[in-house]
This record gives sequence, structure tokens and C-alpha cells, in this order.
Amino acid sequence: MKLATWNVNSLAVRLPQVLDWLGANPVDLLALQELKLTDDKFPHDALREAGYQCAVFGQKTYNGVALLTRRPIDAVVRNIPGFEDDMARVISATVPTDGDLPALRVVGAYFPNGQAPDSDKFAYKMRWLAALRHWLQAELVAHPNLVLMGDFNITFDDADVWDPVGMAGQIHCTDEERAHLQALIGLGLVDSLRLFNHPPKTYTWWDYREMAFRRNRGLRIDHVLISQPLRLLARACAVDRAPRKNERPSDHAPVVLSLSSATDGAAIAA
DNA sequence: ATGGCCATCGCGGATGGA
Repeated sequence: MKLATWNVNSLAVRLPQVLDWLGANPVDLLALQELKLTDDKFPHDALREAGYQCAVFGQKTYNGVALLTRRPIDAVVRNIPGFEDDMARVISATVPTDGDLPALRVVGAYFPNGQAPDSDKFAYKMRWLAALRHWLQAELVAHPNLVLMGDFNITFDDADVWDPVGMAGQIHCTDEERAHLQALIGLGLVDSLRLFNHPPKTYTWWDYREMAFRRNRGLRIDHVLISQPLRLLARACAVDRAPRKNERPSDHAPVVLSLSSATDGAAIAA
């Protein structure tokens, strides 16, 4: 069972790359962010031909999220219940699994950017993060097998930042944002990428300017957080840098989580 | 270098992203 998240920065532009990537990486679920299109423009047909059905929460010009799955999903929820928001940022669903794996509750999210620490957008980001945490606290009781994945727009710490000195206190790196991210960890979620060994300077986003990707001047801001019961089922988590090398790439790379049951794990160990 | 790039809307240049 593989689950992936990818901020595509316009699905209209990136659809061919998404189809190529799914052809090479036939994951069970792909969470997309920054669709930048309305539901009526969503390319259901092309994705269905590729073997995926899609739950979509679109928006014109900005934001927009979707869950693409090989199998039917249930109980789709859009945005954070109880939090008034005119932006399409969150889509959740219950996803069936194979074999011994439990059904998963998957939350795909596009966290607010926040622009600058003294801005109205930052204040909104803080309110949004508080609402997300309070909602997820209850969600985890109802759905112990939960995955929170997407573009968090927050670095965990300086290891996630190519220039921690230059970016100290800047957006994605403030203490306030990181405290909110740690509060999500405090709910019982685990940063699945760091369950596994990765080279230093493993990032998921690189600025389009300054040849930042070629120089690996990036940030790790796209994350896959898993609840405690899933921790023992996690087999791998990795960033796929390949799509960032495409012509006209998204500025983000996909992150892929592999889960398998304990019995599968025993087979792997043996 | 208070920028550089990219996408959107829409047809110039502002806005947002991160």
C-alpha cells in the first residue's frame, strides 16, 4: 500500500506530469494540492483512464485539493468542520486497504502559506492551524488509523531549511509555526519521513529562481504524518525528486509513504 | 540586490506563492 502527496501548482498545467508519474508510480492514493481549478474543470476522465477515481474540492485560481485513489473511498469531508473558510484546503476520506491493513482515514491538506509573520495571512494561518488541531484531536479518537499528508508550509526545524541563518524567523521557519506543527505531533502523529534514514538536505520544495533545485536550495515543507497504530506498518517514506527535473515542473516534489501489514513485514524481514 | 520564477487573470501588470 502506497500513499503519496504532491503540490502540483496548477493541475491544468501539470496533468500530463501527474499521469506520467502515476504510470511510473502506481500508488494506491495520491493527495494533490494547489489544483487551481474548479470542480467542473477537474480532469476526471483522464485520471479514470489511468485507473484513478477522484474526490475533489476545487477552487478557482487558488488552492484546491483532491484525493485520487484506485479503489472507492467513503465519507468524504471537505475543509475543517466548524471552521468557516472560503478557501478549499482540506479533503478527507476513509480509504479501504488490502489484506491485513486497517482502513485508513486520510486527510489531504494544503496549509496556508502565511506570507510574512506580521501579516493578516499569518494570523489566518495561526487560526487555521489551531482549528485543524482541535478537529484532528477528535478525528484521531474516531479514526485511530489516520494519515495527515500534504503541503504543510512549515519546516520542523533547521534541518529542513537550506539556509537556516538567512531564513531564521521567516515564514515557514517561525517558532509560532513550528509550535503548531509540534502540537500536531503531540496529538500522537509521527513524521514518517524521519522514521527512515535520509541524506542531509532532503527537501520537498525548491524556489523556481536562482537555479535553486540544481543547487539544492530547498525546504522540507511537504509532510506525511501518521498515527501511532500505523507507525509499525510504515516500511518506507521518501521524496521523489524526479518530477522536479521535468520541463515546466511544479516547485514541489511528491512524498511517498509505503505501508504493509505486520505479516507482510515478517515476510520482508525473513 | 527591497530581485531573480511561475501561475492566474486576461492582455498589462498586479497578486500570491514560499
